[in-house]
Amino acid sequence: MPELPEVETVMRGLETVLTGQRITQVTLARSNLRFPFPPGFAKRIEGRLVLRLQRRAKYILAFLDGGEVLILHLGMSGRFTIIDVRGRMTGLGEFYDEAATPDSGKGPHDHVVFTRADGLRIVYTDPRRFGLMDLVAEEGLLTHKLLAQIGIEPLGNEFGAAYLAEGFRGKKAPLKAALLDQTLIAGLGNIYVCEALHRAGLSPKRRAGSLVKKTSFDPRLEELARHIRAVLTEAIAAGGSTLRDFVHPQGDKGSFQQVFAVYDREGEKCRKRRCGGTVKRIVQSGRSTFYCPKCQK
DNA sequence: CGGGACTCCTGCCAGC
DNA sequence: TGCTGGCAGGAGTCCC
Repeated sequence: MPELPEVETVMRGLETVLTGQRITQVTLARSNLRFPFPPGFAKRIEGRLVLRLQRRAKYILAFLDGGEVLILHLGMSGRFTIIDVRGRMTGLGEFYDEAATPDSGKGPHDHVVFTRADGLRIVYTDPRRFGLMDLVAEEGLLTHKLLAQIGIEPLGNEFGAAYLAEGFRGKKAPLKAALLDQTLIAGLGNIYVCEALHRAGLSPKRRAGSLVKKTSFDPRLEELARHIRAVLTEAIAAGGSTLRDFVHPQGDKGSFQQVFAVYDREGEKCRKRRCGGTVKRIVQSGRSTFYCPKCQK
């Protein structure tokens, strides 16, 4: 579910309640999420100070003072809820819904509760349990099974048309699949790939390698790289309003509603000026792709 | 090896 | 209203 911008937003929210704080208690409601919790998970975190948080791809990393790093992944349906000492709740994540089952820490899908020294609780809720948590020594972080193969960050300095060209060279996979490949680019998911391809005017069905020549590449890769950055940056900025809601819970709840140009808009008119096409939904490697056949070639 | 199908799990919604 | 089938934003694993 959450892609890079949502994970970034959740990470920033967690930063405000975890950085510089000591976790005194970790409670597990079950022995696994997607994978089993590592041996001694709760005890190894209890008593530790959280030094800093960082996002890598769709993972959230919490560096602890004992030299270990807590690895969090939200999967498709993971979210956090902050419950302060007075019992006031604040949701972290796009899918937080106050009207839904309160994440008291005792709900059927409340799997992990982190309790701070002052009693504030951070509850992890995940109905589908595609999320995961792991705890590893900081030295082993880069070689960790889940992180070792991850590609570069699309908002980092190395990312650009030249990088895409090298990654796409010789690739027969469709653009859509190539962009979703986490070993090439870290953190892109189904929605933002659809949106970036639409903005760039590139068909999701086109073979990735078709944009790369022997000694040069199609200039539209520049456009693609630019739009990938733009769509992610805008989404993070929109998430930032969620973050303000986090600080001031009375803030406008609808302010973080994303507006997508093609995603989930099958049958609607293409939003590009003077296009006049109709958004189509197709299935690529088992996932929905939304695009405009008229302006995406 | 690259690429695609399958898989985990639950909630939700459209259609009957 | 209640049931059923299909679908969901991730990603590891298996197989060709």
